[in-house]
Amino acid sequence: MADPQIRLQQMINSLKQHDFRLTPQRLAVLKILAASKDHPSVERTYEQVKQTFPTTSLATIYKTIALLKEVHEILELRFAESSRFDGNKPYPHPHIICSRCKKILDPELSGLEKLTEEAASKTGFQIDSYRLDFYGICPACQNGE
Amino acid sequence: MADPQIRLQQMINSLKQHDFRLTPQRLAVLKILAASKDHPSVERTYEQVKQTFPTTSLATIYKTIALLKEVHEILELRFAESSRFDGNKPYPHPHIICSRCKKILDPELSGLEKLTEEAASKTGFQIDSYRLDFYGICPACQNGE
DNA sequence: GTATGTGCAAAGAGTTTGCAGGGTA
DNA sequence: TACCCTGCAAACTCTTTGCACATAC
Repeated sequence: MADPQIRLQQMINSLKQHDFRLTPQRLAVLKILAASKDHPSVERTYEQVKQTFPTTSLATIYKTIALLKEVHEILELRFAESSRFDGNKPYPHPHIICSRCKKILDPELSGLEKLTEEAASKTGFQIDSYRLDFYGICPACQNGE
Repeated sequence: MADPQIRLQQMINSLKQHDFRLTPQRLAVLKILAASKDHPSVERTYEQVKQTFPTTSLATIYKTIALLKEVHEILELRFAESSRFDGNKPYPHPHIICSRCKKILDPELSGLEKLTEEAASKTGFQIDSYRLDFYGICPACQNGE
């Protein structure tokens, strides 16, 4: 996982380079997403920001996240129910999701590049991105925890 | 691709085994999805069914599709905008999507099982499903068609 | 004949947008 | 100070649901 401090600074720089202002609310959102290891949702980010800025609105969270998507500083994972975000690794990478406790991990897979090449050569597509999610039961939930 | 006639019969059998009735509207939906090679959306299925049954409602399409999901006769691919469905191969398999023309193909990939094993052994998860989408530009769109 | 299915309209959930007042640079 | 941002509420899209009438078995 990247250093959250460095990620935060990268996010701030990106916003400044694009002439977006750094408000306290935005900074709060950035801090949460830069340190995200659990892929927070909009709602969860909102709850956390409200602890510091109780008057913050959900719309502001959505707008800040839209900004961060625009400058490619976060990765959005859309699910049926809602989206989850990764501000720590804002580029495509595989995920493994526990169907029971909804935990999301980032497995390090060595065979993915080869698979992408296989897909490209077999279809003739120019591949520039992907989404890979595994679903299953995590070790803790297997043990009935 | 599986024979659409055989797929249609399998779908009909599944509905009957679960004591669901076979109405003309449902049959029309089944026929479209059993022969689907282009992963139709609800809206597109609706438009096609209306050609035969002009009074059909969108709700009926949704309800029929929910039924087919329940008996595992179709695969749902949720996207940001809407869902697309595969009634021909109703089990997890990789997809490759053209970002320009939105075409969706099913590449045959040999390295996927090994990748799944790698993910399972590295995380300790019991993996039972996955979703893999590649995004890129298809050969036709690369040539400016 | 009876339970199930259809079609309409309204409700729901997550997300986006318009606008008036407030704050950043 | 000028423009951008916030917060509220309304709007939007896709999907689901409730209910009266119709229909498959």
